[in-house]
Amino acid sequence: MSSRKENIIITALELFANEGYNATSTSKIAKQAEVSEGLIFRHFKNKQGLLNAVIAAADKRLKEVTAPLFELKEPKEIIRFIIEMPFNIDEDKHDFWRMQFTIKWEQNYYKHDKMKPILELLIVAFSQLGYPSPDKEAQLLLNIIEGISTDILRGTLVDSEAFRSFMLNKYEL
Amino acid sequence: MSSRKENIIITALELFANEGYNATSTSKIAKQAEVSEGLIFRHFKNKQGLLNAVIAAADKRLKEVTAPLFELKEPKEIIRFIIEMPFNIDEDKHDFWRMQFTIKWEQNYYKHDKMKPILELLIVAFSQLGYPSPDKEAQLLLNIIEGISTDILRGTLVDSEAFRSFMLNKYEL
DNA sequence: GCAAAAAGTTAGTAATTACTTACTTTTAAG
DNA sequence: CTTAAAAGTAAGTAATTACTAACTTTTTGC
Repeated sequence: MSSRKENIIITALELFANEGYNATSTSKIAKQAEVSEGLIFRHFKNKQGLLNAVIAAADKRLKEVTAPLFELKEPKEIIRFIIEMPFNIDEDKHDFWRMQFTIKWEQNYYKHDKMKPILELLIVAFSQLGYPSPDKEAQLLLNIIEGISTDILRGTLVDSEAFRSFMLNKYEL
Repeated sequence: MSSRKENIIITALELFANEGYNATSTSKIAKQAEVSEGLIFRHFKNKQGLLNAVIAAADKRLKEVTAPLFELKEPKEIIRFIIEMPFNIDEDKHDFWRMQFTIKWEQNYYKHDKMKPILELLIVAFSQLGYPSPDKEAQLLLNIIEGISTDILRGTLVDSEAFRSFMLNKYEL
């Protein structure tokens, strides 16, 4: 992939994440990426095509981040990994994560499928630990993780470290 | 408030909720509300003014919905009320709720303050029940409620009734 | 019943939008 | 080296945007 094409995607990710898809014009993306506006349409056909490319790039990154999770064998390790995920988000990757939520509501973009393998891993983990409703437990934990991620991305989680240990304690980790 | 002014707010709420603020043009609102576009600007000065009015109307409604909560004395009743809230959302009020989330990400509109009285009520409730970290418990439960609301509004919560009793069971209700 | 204020419409405006077309430059393979 | 494809630009386009100004109608207080 050419450096300009990649640059358009990176710039679009940043703008989509912080200002939303509809509020971000193609001319603004072009200016900030320092390319001609026409190049966006040469590479991605239209604005929606650019969004698709941005989402695809983000999905790839999501897979990379969660890859180590699927190497874990111990159920407690799996649960710990998932609980700690939102607390381990790098500051410089906030754009990427924030876009997941911005796009989710602006477009009708369901991350359901993407989370399914993680959900299933959690169900097995809770099952092995003898929880009475492992599927509900898994769903609940993913809900919690999403909520915590939201708070962290918006800076509304006051004492991050205390909440992290509270959560680990909840699941006896 | 004149019927036309109210109609603009109701229509804007519906469109903002389902398509987002930026994707909804004032001409579209005017057409659907069957008023002239100029009337929107007469009443609300500009598009942002209309959004403010829509949010204010939504906040009023939120207060009405949560009012009974502040009459409750028993801590278990308070927790039960809050857990059951997302499951009791009327189908015809989905627009109103969906907008809370759409706007939250599109604008920088924090519902933090609005939830504060509920959070404090929960802290007292968990405290009375002898939970070791009542403030964290309260924060966690609000996170969970937000997640469940999201799932219900998007129709991704499969077995709603089963999850409701699972949640009540979690909190020994 | 009358005058002023409020509520309403119509027909504009300049700016911005996503996108196209016609063109030039760069890259890469034989 | 040649040449064709890919990558890039510049200058447009029609449509849409939020908003306004000038005007008419309706409501309301005295």
